[in-house]
Amino acid sequence: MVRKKTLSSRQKAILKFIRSYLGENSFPPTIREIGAAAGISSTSVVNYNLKRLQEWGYLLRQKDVSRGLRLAADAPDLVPAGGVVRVPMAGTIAAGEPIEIGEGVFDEEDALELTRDLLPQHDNLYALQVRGDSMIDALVNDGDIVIVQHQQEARDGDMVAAWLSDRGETTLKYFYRERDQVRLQPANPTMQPIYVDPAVVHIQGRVLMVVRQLS
Amino acid sequence: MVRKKTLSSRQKAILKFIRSYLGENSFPPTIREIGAAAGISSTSVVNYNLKRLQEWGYLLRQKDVSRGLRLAADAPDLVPAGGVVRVPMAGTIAAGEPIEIGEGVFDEEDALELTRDLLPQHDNLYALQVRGDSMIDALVNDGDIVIVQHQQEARDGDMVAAWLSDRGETTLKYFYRERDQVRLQPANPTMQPIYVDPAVVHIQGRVLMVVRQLS
DNA sequence: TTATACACTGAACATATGTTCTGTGTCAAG
DNA sequence: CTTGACACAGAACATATGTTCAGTGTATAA
Repeated sequence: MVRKKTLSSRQKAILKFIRSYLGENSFPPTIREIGAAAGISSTSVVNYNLKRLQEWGYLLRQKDVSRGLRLAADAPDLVPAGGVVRVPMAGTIAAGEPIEIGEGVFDEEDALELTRDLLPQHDNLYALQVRGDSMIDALVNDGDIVIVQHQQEARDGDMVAAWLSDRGETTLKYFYRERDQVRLQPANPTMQPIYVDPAVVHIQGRVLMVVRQLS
Repeated sequence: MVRKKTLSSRQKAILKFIRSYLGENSFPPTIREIGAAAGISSTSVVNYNLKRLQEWGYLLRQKDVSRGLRLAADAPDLVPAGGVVRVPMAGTIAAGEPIEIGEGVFDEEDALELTRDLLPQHDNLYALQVRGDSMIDALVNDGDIVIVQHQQEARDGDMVAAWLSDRGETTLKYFYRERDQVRLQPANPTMQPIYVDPAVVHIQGRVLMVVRQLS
């Protein structure tokens, strides 16, 4: 993406205003609101500067649409800044029980909202709250939330949520196939991996993110 | 907040559409766009239903403002859904060096955007990326991001980022005053706390959140 | 049977909002 | 000195958008 290096002070003021307006209102300002905030008396000049900012990749506009602008993000696929994805809270995850995920299991009203650029994938996501200390080998604490993408296959290096039927437990570990075994590697580098029979490993999802909210 | 329990199917369709529209466009739809999506031919009926949803606390509207609606969140202070706070990336945090935070130290362009309801506070925040394995006693991994609120005082129970001048290290631990000592309690419950002279503890900030992005 | 509440309809209207037009001023390059 | 690019200004205009109006239909309660 080509970006002009030196923005005028007006252009900086415009971008700053748009960001703060979005934070307060969760929708973008109008041309006139931008003008008022940036000390520009003419809608034509606001339009001119927005056109420049759009050309240089700082924002995106939709023609003939009220409030039809959004800030560009530096994500490779230009996911718009301020766009969020809702990740439904699907319950809890604890060592001694398998995760139950399925249609209708979780309440779409109770969801975690995350800005899209925090996540590499946006489909088939759900959030699980950790119960107990059993996940600390994954550096995941009681009460943490893990964002999981529902899938039943894993690739080497994926952090997975897996149900081990021989042990009767759910675990979060890095997954590697090795010959006729599966190596499950804790995130904590001071801890040893476990080796299990592939038949007992039931992949429930791939972990994309961990969120810990304190106090 | 008083909420009507049973929404009509039209009202559910309206809310669902608004959410998905916000996700795709990062600004809300118009009355007519809602009508088109929900199969309502009359702007008056859309307006009527939005009025009901507003009365029941599902969304907020601004009068005579284009796209002047936003979804309600269940946060105690009714922080609007989709509103985000920008947390500037202020560099890294590693054991062997104090955090350097100050005006202008960090680049406001490089920021983490989080939905406001994830954070109890929204001022004086910055984000630090963890370098090294030294924070695993806080269940924080190399590469994780910690959201810190800049403050130099701590209350018992706060998770703090503290520089210990006698040890020459930065640590993340729960802070407790005890008689003439400070107890710093690791997040990992299987690990022992450390007791230090209050004079060597330099509080750099309170940790509000940890974010781990995988792959 | 009547009254009331709720949901809906199409149309009209008022205002919000974005775009375009015609110009001026400044600065740097030729 | 002239030219061209850039930034700006006020006004006009067109369309987008939200609100209101005068009604209809249905269901329930009295």
